[in-house]
Amino acid sequence: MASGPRIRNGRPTSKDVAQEAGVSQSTVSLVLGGKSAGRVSPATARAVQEAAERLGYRPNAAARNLRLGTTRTVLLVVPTLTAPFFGSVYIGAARVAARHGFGVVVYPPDDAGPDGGTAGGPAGSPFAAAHEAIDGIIASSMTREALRGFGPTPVVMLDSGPAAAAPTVDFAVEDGMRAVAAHLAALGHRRIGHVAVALDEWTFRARGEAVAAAVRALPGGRYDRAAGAIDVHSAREAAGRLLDLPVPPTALVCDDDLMAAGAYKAARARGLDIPRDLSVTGFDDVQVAVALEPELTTVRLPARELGAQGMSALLDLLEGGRPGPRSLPVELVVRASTAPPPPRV
Amino acid sequence: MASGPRIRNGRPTSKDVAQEAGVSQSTVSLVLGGKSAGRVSPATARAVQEAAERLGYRPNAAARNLRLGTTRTVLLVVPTLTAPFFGSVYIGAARVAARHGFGVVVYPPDDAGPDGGTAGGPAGSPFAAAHEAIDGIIASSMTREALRGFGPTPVVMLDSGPAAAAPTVDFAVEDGMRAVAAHLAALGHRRIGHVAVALDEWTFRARGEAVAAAVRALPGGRYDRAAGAIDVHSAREAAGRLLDLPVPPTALVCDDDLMAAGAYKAARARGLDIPRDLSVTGFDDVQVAVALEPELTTVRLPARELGAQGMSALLDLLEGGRPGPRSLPVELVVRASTAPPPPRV
DNA sequence: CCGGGATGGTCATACGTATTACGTGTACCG
DNA sequence: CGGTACACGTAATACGTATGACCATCCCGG
Repeated sequence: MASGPRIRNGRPTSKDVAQEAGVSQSTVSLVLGGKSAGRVSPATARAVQEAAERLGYRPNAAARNLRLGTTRTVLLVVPTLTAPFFGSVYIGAARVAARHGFGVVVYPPDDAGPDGGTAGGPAGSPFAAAHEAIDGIIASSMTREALRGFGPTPVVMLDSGPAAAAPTVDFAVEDGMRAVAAHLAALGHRRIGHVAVALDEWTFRARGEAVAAAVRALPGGRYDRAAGAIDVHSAREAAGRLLDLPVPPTALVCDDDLMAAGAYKAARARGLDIPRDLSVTGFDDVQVAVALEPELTTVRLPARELGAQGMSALLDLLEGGRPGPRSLPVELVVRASTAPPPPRV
Repeated sequence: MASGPRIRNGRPTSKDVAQEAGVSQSTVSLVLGGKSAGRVSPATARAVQEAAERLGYRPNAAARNLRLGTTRTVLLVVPTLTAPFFGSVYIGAARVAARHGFGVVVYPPDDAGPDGGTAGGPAGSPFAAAHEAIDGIIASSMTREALRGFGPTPVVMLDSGPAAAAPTVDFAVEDGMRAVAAHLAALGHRRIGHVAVALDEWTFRARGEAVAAAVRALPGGRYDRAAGAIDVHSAREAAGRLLDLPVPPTALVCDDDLMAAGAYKAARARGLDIPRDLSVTGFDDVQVAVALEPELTTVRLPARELGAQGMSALLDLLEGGRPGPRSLPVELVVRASTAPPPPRV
């Protein structure tokens, strides 16, 4: 029955630290909260610090959150975690968050549902039950209506278009597609096919409209389109439909790097060499772009920056600001998958 | 000054619901907690439900966690989120968790650090400060020592080998490598190179030892090894070193699909056709395996199942059980990147 | 007519923290 | 020497929930 620091549930509390240091709990809280300027003598402060260190004290997050009414945690909603792109978005957001003492939890609605589907959105999911403690939300593209049920929580939307009813951070995807079209046009291409993503999201609509307009504006320009899922096999089918047209395109613009991989396959299956017989472009510049052979000409989206700017806008919002819409520049990365079209026979 | 439901911070509390329903706060808690069997009349229960619905009541997570001393949340630690593999692990874990009313937050130490590095591990990071509220941890490979500072929190380790000081769930990676070696041997290969991951982790050590032993056991078998990072360019260099040996291997076994992509590049740069002149195998079976041309023969790791089993073991642990080590079978997936070696000249 | 289960509900409290308001003693100044 | 400002701490409280201990009826058998 020796005294020793009494530890209840495995973790010491601020009261235990107080007892160990011979002060009151309030003093512990003041010192460890950094509010001890002029209120606590340096000697006492150090004693508290040492006691806390000795006991391995870590403040109880639940109690702190309850007291403060804030969690310093934001939720990042992404359509999936199996796409490396969204991992990068997370990194960008998490770094900015960490710099401000915030944490980021990530929630992929399509992935986490117990039945494998969208599972009714976050509101009804056990996830929400466990993580109601959230100060704000960063919602990535393709999840606009999945946010119902979160109530008045502050939200920033990523890559969802300037018309969204919340502060937004977008990529300048139209610029990217215009750059692709200009690049292909400069090489001499006129018949350009578009392997599009069959989702009704701003970012894909914008890509499609930009490339269609740019191609049609070319003298003799011809735009054809086939849509599919963000998936190698689906893209292969879509690209195949374009290549089997009576007058097939000499270049395929893809909405995603993974779809470009499908286009490669469709081309190879028809005996076409890239880039000699067919030029192909991607979008995103994820790792697969350089894994392909030949390496893919694509549009680099600054995914980390998207997350970082999203977090930064959300911090603005949480502090009562009204962050305006932001647009991030994108960059055409020319590699080996584009070349002049074959001479007409 | 009309009454109406008084709402303080934007969100109603159980007290507000109580007032709205004309009962006490305890009753609200009983009803909404499902503990009203025999204690509350059906009529009252329904009145409470309706009041809660009307006010859009959602229980305050911080208060609940504080009261219960549990968060029904576990932490999944992964080395990175930019690898699709770990996204799948997350999915597996999250589904099992959801089925038991748990949430999963994910923490990639290498990614989240404010300075881009490992940033001193979770203990010192703001992440930890925000998310001390965790009942347990699932730690993926390559993060063993990063867990210091979490104290006595229950931990399950993934793919970290049977010697780990915690319950584990591993892949039978040795089986996978033995299957690869047997497949190549059956095709006639004897000189087999290994493009290895230069990390001192159980999973990679085990892969290396298994393939080395299997190759050396072949009559006339010869094992060569070059190590690099999990990265296309680094793997390309490593594979190049093997292909430039005086007696180069006729097959390259890679520790990772992405490294196989690098091996493809090294081969093409030397005018070697896959699989005619050189066979290549991968590991993991992520999306890039089928994006490559030819499609990659590889070992499929059930990543979702890893997460699911990890979560399930952790749930056991949290309920006081002592889950034994589990090993998950892996599967050789033969595609188009392997063939008999070229005839000796 | 009363003891005593059910039945249906409330009171009070504790979880661990942050903070406001309130003492103390000491030193300094007029 | 009296007052007071200051330096240093502490007591008390509230955040919102869950739950064990209590309490009021009502009904029924003896």
